[in-house]
Amino acid sequence: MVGMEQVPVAPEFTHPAVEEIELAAVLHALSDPQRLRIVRELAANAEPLACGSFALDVGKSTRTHHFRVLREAGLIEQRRDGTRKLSVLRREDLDTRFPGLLDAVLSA
Amino acid sequence: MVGMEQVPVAPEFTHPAVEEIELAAVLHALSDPQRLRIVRELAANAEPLACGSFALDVGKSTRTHHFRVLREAGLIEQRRDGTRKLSVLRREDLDTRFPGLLDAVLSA
DNA sequence: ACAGTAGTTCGATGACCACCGTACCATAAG
DNA sequence: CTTATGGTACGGTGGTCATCGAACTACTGT
Repeated sequence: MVGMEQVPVAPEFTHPAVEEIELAAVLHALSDPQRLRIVRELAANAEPLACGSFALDVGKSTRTHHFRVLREAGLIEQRRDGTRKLSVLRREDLDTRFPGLLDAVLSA
Repeated sequence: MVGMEQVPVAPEFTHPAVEEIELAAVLHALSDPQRLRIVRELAANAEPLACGSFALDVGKSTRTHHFRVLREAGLIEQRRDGTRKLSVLRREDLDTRFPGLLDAVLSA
């Protein structure tokens, strides 16, 4: 039974609303090499990825830290899946709020 | 006319070459409110502006600091003019290196 | 129940950063 | 030369940040 996990509310985590995403926070989040790598890898894979499936040069706790920064800046959305935590890039939200920004960063 | 500025003219200041401009440095430079204001104001005025002619909430030395960060990140070009120091946005260089990035940030 | 896996929390540390004030330097104007 | 202006250099301060390791939680599968 893996059925009834459909509670759409109960965000569980702090995800800023689209209109609350701040430019400075986004730029700061992207100005770190590890986080930039995460974002790039998420952009390359349309599927949600588990936090642990990234090639990062940092320990577990630091990894958690980076994912939180990305989430609170509004760059990614995180969702629990069993023992893992899946992340997806908030592409549309970002494109809505700051058109062209993500594309420019990704293609750089 | 962006031809030949590699000469003995005493660089005077550290201006990274176009291909040396780093994304992380640019993003970090832009992630500060005061610096973002400077960049926006420079983008609005095509003419070079003196460092002192900006409405910033910080003291002189801090101002100098921000302009150095922007210059070393490759965002602005600075030139002496008498007692003043004029700054211009390196629009073309930025557009060459990271197409669309500056526009996206400015229109945000 | 038990062990394994995935991620979090906590405290600490060293680095960096934004900011200030004062003193200093360089050019321009009287 | 002297003074005023515009900016830099220095030293310091408090705050934030990236990083770690160790202990902890939560879920899975046996």
